[in-house]
Amino acid sequence: MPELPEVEVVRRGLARWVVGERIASVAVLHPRPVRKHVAGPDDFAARLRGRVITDVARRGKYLWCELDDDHALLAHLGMSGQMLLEPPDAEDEKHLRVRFTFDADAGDREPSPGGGPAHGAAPGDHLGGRELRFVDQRMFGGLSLVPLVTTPDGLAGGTGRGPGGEPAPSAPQVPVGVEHVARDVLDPLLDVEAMVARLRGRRTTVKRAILDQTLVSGVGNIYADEALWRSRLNAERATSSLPAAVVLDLLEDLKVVMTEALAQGGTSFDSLYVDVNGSSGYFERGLAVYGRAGKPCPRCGTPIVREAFANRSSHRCPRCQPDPHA
DNA sequence: CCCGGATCCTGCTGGC
DNA sequence: TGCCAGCAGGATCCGG
Repeated sequence: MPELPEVEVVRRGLARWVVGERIASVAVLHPRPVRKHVAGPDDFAARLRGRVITDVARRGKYLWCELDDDHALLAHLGMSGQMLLEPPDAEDEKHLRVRFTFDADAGDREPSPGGGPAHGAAPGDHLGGRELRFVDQRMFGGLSLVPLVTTPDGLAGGTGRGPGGEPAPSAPQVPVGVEHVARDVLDPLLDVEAMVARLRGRRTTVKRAILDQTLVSGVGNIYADEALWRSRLNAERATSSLPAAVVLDLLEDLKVVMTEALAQGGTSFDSLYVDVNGSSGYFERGLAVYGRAGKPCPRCGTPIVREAFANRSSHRCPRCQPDPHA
């Protein structure tokens, strides 16, 4: 399930390959992934045709291609969304939903006004006639075409850029519909103290709080469980009962676990492929509790337990993360 | 406003 | 072997 690290892997791949490319055609093969584009699939396709992708940015789990007309092609991968670059003659994926093709001669030889793509396209990088495919089995994700706006804090943006993967400056704007999303723990412009205060101000439990994308973005069920384990916190702890230092440590653990996952995802990344099952190398080796019910806690050996949580599940070590109500 | 639960989707798995 | 319930879960909507 794509959470922040998986989405960032996709962002980097897209930034490398499609920045500077001009969209030649858009084929919407299933209407649902474009449902958020209110003007409909035909309008979506028609307005994207001819646009040049100038940058690829991200905030939390939202990903977008900035275009040359102050709009963005906004994407959310949902549970099972993929962005794949494939040769045109590659067989269509079973759940191929939207296909983008690009002009054959765009990008690599036409410098943009600012002196070429600021990021991505290094010498020798060529799209090579490949097309971009949005593949999504369960269609919780989607695409839309929306204007870019500056957010109220005046700095806006999510994590963008960083050709070498270093902490990157934030994008100057976010797409309409993403303004409510908080910065994520990898965002260099994140105000950690303010985030701690907001988290502690909520009258809810700590896992619910870190899954709330308006408080801290990019966190899903997997990394929530992993970070709580690292912080030795039970998911049911009340946020208001946690000292600021504990919440600060939890945010740091989120950053650590996501950074490690990102490093793993980056190594096995070849053609923008992010497995629907999340089965990159990281998931085999790095997870301490998620999906490991009955297996020993890496820290103390106590068997991990799986519990119901908000129509899904939580995983924890019963010894390291004792029930606060017990 | 704030919180929590239901809902959307499809394919896979497991029980009978 | 076939059928169907249950499960996976991010975002959004809605009721309290």
